[in-house]
Amino acid sequence: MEEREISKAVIKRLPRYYRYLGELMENGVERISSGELSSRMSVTASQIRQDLNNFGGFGQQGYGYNVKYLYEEIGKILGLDKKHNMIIIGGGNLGQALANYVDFEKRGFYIKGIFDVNPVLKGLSVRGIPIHMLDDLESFIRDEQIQIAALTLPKSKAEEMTALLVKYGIKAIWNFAHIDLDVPSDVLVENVHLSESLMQLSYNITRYEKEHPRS
Amino acid sequence: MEEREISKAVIKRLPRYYRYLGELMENGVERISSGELSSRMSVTASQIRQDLNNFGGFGQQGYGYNVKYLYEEIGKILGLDKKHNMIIIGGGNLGQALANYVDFEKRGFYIKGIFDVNPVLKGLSVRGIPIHMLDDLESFIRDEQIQIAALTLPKSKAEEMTALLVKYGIKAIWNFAHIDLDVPSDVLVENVHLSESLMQLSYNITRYEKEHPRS
DNA sequence: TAGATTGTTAATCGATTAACAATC
DNA sequence: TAGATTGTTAATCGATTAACAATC
Repeated sequence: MEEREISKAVIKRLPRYYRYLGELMENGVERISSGELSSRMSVTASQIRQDLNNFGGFGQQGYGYNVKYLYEEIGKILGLDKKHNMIIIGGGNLGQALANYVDFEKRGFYIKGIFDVNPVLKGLSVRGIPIHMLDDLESFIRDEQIQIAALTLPKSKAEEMTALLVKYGIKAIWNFAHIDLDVPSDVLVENVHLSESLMQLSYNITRYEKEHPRS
Repeated sequence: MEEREISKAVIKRLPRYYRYLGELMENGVERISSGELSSRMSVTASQIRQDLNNFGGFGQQGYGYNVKYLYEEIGKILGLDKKHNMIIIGGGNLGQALANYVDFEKRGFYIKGIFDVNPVLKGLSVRGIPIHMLDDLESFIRDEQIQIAALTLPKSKAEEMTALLVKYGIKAIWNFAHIDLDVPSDVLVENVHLSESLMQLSYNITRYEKEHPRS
């Protein structure tokens, strides 16, 4: 069976389709055409159909797409029908912000624990999620079958923590540290580089001001 | 003067170049060739030269690029040589995490205030940054010349806050709410959709497991 | 000068859009 | 059946890579 590689650009758009379909569902919309979705999302209808047909024919000629069905199918493609056990490495504000975000669980991401080096945090918990010290890390990853580690640490500590996580068998790292992690090819990394995002905004502000000088 | 439009893909790479050049500088490296940078960053040398030449010829044949000079020039392109006054809308964990991140100031982003509706937070401050109630928002944006608002609110409140911010003359929104904001064309938006980032990671895990079934 | 490496043009590759036959 | 809209192929557009003359 010939497996065609799906491009990153397509994968990046899937969660947005998923979000819009979820909203349509909440509003009781049962079916939608690529044309209608196109105008709501400001992408071309052609792109929507092209994207979806990477994974299968989810629509029906003359009818369009069943919203609930398409929502669920995209959910499966994204792996949201499976349980993913997560830990958060770093109990600071960002780590706590992630721990407090309840919607992750609705998507199948279960935050099982938070880890920190600061002994002051020992025994505390965030929204019922206990904060552990690093000594427990290895057994916790094994026993709780943790797949994903969210790395919310200063970059100075991120590298050694990554080495540890890899050693303990973590499958995927959601990296918030401002550094490119060095991991073996069987460990997946998704970066959230906040300062780079802010710099992009800054670039756009700068360019806009150049093009529209104030009188 | 013919202004060529710079593609989004290029802009997205600039902060990463900036980060690597900053690290090279810290390590005392004075010059670097596109080839050497290429192998460190895992991008092609051709792409580096092509990207940079969108903005000007920063290098020198037979020599390469002066690290400090290139770092500063990319900083200027990104607008990091200018002061940007920011506020954070939403005093929860995520808002506080941003407020605590001191490196933003090094890049010219000054967080002047945090705004929330919760009266419990009134009068408190985070790292010396005061938390205000919404009544002060209009005058604060005007008097402190706020350009950027970081929106760290639940999506239910994000829309009305956006309308308010636009009305009060904000120039740019750094949006952390899981929603596409509707703003006039002179207001810039940069999105950080955390749950979409996590879904991309989930997709990659799912695909990896399919391609590498455990025996 | 010879060697190195850029800046830039040309070639290739991939992604997006357009078009339309298939079909519900 | 006629109308609507998909799935899919072909055309276009843009971004990346390769190649090399210019030049330090």
